[in-house]
Amino acid sequence: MTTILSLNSSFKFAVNENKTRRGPKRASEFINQYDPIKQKISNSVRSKSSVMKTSSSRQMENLVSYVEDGSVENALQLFDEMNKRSTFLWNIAIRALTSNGYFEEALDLYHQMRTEGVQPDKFTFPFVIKACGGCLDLVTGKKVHSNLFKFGLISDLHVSNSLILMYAKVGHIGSAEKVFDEMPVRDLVSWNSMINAYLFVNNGLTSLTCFSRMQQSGIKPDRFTIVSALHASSLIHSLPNGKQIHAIIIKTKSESNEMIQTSLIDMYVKCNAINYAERFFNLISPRHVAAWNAMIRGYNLNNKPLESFSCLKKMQENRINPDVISLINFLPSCSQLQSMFSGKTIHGYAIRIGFLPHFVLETALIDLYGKCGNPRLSEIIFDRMDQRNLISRNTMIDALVKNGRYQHALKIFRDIWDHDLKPDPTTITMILDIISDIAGLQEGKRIHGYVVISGFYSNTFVLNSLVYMYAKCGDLDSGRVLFDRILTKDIVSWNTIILANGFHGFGEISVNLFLEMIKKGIKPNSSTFFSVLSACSFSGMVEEGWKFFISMKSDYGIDPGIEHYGCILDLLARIGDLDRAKRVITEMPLEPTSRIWGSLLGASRKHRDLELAEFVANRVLSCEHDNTDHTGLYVLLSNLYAEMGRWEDVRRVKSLMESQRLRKTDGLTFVEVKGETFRFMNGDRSHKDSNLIYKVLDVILENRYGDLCKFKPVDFLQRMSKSTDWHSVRLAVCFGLISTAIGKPVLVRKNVRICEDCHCVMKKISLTCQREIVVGDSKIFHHFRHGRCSCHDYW
DNA sequence: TTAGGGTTAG
Repeated sequence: MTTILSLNSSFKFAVNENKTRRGPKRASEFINQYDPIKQKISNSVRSKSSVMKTSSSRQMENLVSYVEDGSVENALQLFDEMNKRSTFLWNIAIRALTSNGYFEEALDLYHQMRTEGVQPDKFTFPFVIKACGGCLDLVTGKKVHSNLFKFGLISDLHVSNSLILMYAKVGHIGSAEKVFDEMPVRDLVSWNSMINAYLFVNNGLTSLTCFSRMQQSGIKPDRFTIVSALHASSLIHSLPNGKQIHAIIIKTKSESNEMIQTSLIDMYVKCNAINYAERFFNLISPRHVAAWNAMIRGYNLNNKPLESFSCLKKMQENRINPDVISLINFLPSCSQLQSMFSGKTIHGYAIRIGFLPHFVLETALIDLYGKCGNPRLSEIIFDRMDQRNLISRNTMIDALVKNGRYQHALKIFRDIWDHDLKPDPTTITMILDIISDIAGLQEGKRIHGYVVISGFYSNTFVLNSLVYMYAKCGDLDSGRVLFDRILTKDIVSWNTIILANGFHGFGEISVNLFLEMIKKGIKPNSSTFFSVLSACSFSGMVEEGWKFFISMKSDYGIDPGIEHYGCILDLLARIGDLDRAKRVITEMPLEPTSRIWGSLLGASRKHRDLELAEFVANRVLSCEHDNTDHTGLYVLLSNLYAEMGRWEDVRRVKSLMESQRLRKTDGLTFVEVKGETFRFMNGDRSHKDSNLIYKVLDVILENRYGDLCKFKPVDFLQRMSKSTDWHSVRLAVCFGLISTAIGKPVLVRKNVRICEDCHCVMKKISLTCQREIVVGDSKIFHHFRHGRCSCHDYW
């Protein structure tokens, strides 16, 4: 049997295949070909030869039969041709549309029914209400709800059950609860609907509480209840709850139900209990495709992408053909392993089998290519999709953001409104990430305004991103105010505010926040320790840093990762304890990374320890073929050699970089003026005020190596000075100085670390202009005031 | 009138 992974990629056909749009027709295309409303209005002139011409009772039988077979097109065509259409017939036609997902069309038909003066009955409304929920049309939903009084159906059991889910789908859980509470009689479906309603608003806990209430009322759960209760357990990641429901499944002998089997596996994998999922999966016989799919997804959710690969292979060995969901579930494993080849193989397979176009699969492919560093392929797929929802747009934005294509990502964000969509919390957090990187404080404030009016103000995920955005845009105070207002602070809220104070140089505040968090009984995680350790490092708090480093293992059982060792090294390097730093590196249980060597190299450069620099250089250069991106490290090494006047070594490092096709990252600086973000490159002359900017820079650069700058060898200054004169940060700051009110701080953001030369110049500017200059580089924020920097010249 | 395995963000 041929397996997917052995189908050596037919990807090369992908682009052309997409163009020609082969594969099954999308439902929307199909329904557009046959629009019952439009055709009825124009008194259809279509040929009727294909439809059976029979007596009215025969017509009715045929209509029911078409609906039962799912032949919506035939059913509606026949309905159009009927002369006398009773409420019963209208109900059947509306049901045909609603049950097949044509919600808007179902509502159109309902309006047509009313226009023609046909009275709806208790069978009409459940379908109409379901259609309102399906297309999230709260306005029509409310109108229909109020009409129920007129028809005396306000207490009808089935109608009320439909209302519960309709309100939940549009996010109005309060209205759903009100309908449920006011029902004179409730049946099992009422309870199931309410339990399910809470799931639509991601409230697993209340859903489970409702499940308990139902059991206390003496009502026995059925398969619908169990599936919802399992979903609720997975939402709150509660393995104990999930296991209790498993016990009910055993007790009620429901284990053979395929949907229950799949939901049970899904619950276990989402509660990070892949072993339980495997154990149950192995008991299933025969194993159906949904169960295999749940396992494939389960492995990548549990960080076992290789097992996901073998699961797909085993599935095919067991002669189960993967369906489109198998591929969708498998693709994240390809991204996790950065295996573009496997992803392309799946893409090719999907084309061969005819799974494409399929907007969810296309979205998963956009995600794959974005995560594997090929946003161009993501764009090709996105541009050619004929159906795009908010998730596909969010995924495209993410693919662009991950690959530094900020402007393009912002364009897709701004286009969202043109397609009758609204950004959701996911969109907002991603856009705030961009704004954080380009210092777009005013744009960030506009997004903050949108968050307030769009009802996401209680979403902790969004609020955490806003706190981070304010801090990264230099407005730490606003970030702190917002943090204090978060009602349900989670661990990320605390980590963010601790980190933010750290990179602004307020280590003591970070430490106090950490202690406050512990006092409130919140358990720190690995990221919390990274935040507090880096804060200690940036503020030179050696004793505290060591204390936290030891405490993370001894008090909280968290093994230090390489990033924590990096902080400790920075800390030791800062105080010049280079022997101890070297000892930490040689004794740590982890393989040193580029970042670790960089930390030590930076320290040796700072403390003029040439012996240590040589040691690091030899170690780095000896592992030049290990596929790690050492770009930053090579640049550091090259600068070090340059400062020492060892030009031969500078050339050696540069040729090494060339041989590995490594290129120094282009320095970019962003500055926001009057709500608009301006970008400067080194030596940039593209700005309309360039002449003025350079003149101001010339004035500032006079006497540039005065008292504030450290001594440097003359040879180095001669070779290097010209190259730093027009560094982007200086251009951006000069533009900021001439474009903002005298006395106001000037804030800029850089994509790489600030160089020592520019650091000197910034101090000088802050002194001569008597203005605060804030430079956020790729690591920390430098607040320059009165000729001094908050980093105390160590960064 | 109610249900499973489907794509996105720290």
